[in-house]
This record gives sequence, C-alpha cells and structure tokens, in this order.
Amino acid sequence: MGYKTKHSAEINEYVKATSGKHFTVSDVSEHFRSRGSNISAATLYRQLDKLTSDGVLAKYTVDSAGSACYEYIGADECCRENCYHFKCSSCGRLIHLECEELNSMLKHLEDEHGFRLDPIRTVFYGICKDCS
Amino acid sequence: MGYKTKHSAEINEYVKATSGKHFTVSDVSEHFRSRGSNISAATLYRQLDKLTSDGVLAKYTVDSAGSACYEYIGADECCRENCYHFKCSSCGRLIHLECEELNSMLKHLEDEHGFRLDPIRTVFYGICKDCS
DNA sequence: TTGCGTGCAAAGGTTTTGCATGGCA
DNA sequence: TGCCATGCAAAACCTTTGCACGCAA
Repeated sequence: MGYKTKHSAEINEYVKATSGKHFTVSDVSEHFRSRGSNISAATLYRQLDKLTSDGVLAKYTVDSAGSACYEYIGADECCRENCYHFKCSSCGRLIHLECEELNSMLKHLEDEHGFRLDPIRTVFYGICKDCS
Repeated sequence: MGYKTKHSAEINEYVKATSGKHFTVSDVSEHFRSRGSNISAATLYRQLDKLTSDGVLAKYTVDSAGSACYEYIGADECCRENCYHFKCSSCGRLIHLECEELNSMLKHLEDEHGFRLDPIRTVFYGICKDCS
C-alpha cells in the first residue's frame, strides 16, 4: 500500500486530527507552511487522492471552479453511513447533519429508482436556518 | 436587465432549445463554432451567468476541476420544483428524476432542520441502475 | 537494488478580468 | 450621448504530469 515516509505520516496525522471537519489542499498546505514544514502541492494531491482511494478520506466538490473538499472518514462509521453535507449558498457554511429520514430516502432511491446514492460525495445546496 | 444583442438573442434561443438537458460553456461554444458564428468564451460566461442570476438557467457543479453545468429552467415549472439531478460516478451519466418522496424529504429538511434545499443546484452522486 | 515518494517546473483546463472597441437605447 | 456588450489577451486558480533525485523496504 505504499511506503511510510515523513510526509505521509504527517499528513495522516493531520487528517485524523480534523475528524468531523472538512479541508482543502490549500488548508493542508497552509497548515504545514505555518510550521515551517513545506510540502509541495503535487505531493499533497497525490497523498490525499491515495487516502481517498483507500477509503480513509472522502472527496467532494463544493463549488465549481473552487477547490475540492476532503474529509476524514477512516474510523468514523457514523460519517460513512449517516452523515450528510449541506452547503449554505448564502453564508457559505458547510453543515454536517445526521437524519433518519434521509436514510430512508436513500433506501427508497435504491429500491425504487435503482440509484445508490453516495452520501460522501454528495453535497446538498440550499439556505440554512440562520440565513433564512 | 441589459441590452438585446445579436449574441444574447442567439444564446437565449439555444438555451431554450436545450430544455430538459444540461450543457457546459464548451457545448455552447462548439454549437456556435460549428455554424460559423463564433462567440468568445468571456461572452458566454457573462451571458450564462447573467441568465443564471435572472433565474432562467440553473448552474451546478458535476465534478471538481470539471466544467460547470447549466440547464434551462425558465419556463419549466416541473424542473423548478420536482426535478432532481443524479450523477453516476461510474458511467458519468447525468440523470433527471422526478420523485414524490424526495419532495417530502425537502419538506422535512425545511420543517425539522431549517434547511431549504435547492434542487437546482444540488447534484446527487452515486451509482445508477445500469452500473450496479 | 527496486520501486515508490518528492519537489520543481511546466502544462492543461476552466473561469475571471482589464481594456479598448462596437452596438443598443 | 451614455451605457452595456463584446473580443482579445492576459491573468488567476486548481489540478495533473514529466522528470530527476531521494528515500523506504
């Protein structure tokens, strides 16, 4: 599954520490830059995409022409099954939400329409409570 | 609301003709190029974004680092209220779907969670029937 | 030694912007 | 005339890729 290097270890540590939050490549880049340890963008993309393939991270799009969002899901079964992402078009916040009804909806979609929704890649757009 | 020019008229005509389908900036560009009438990318972006602001088009993201998708919704009440977009991660197809249960789900989200989902901007990712 | 990881720079693609010109009202 | 639309080129971003070198196993 690849070698263990200094950088891959640091990146692993970082993504685990962000559990429950999402981040972009530039967030990670900033993080390491601010501690004097620079990791090239190419390496970050390669490592994060590898972690995504391995199922450790989820990757999804929040905005066109914006950057991709990653999120740690490696040890968080909740986030694998019941966690949905809502993006407020007004304030820009990304909201995590668990919802039983949405779970049933997924089942309906699969049973009746043959579509297996991937909650990890899907971002629900709309207006949040505070902005309404 | 802006002037009526030759290009804006042509673009309006094009997007109306695509009703029910989605398209990208390069689709539009290709379309006009193939008829000998070139419209610059800048103009296309400006016109399509204007139409989006005016509520004539919907704009949504299908993939990070991919191009934005637009869709005509100006006169299609169905697509405003009951039409959802599903993107198959396997074959890449974009599927339009109407679903009563999803309508109820939207209501639940708004009533219980205070989140007003925007079906026009939201793309549901997953695996379609044929690819399962 | 073998092969993956890394950095750098370059390239690729989409979208935005500045500026001068041209067209609508 | 005044203001918006357009085209062109350049710039801004995000992301990927080629290549040489370094490091893990």
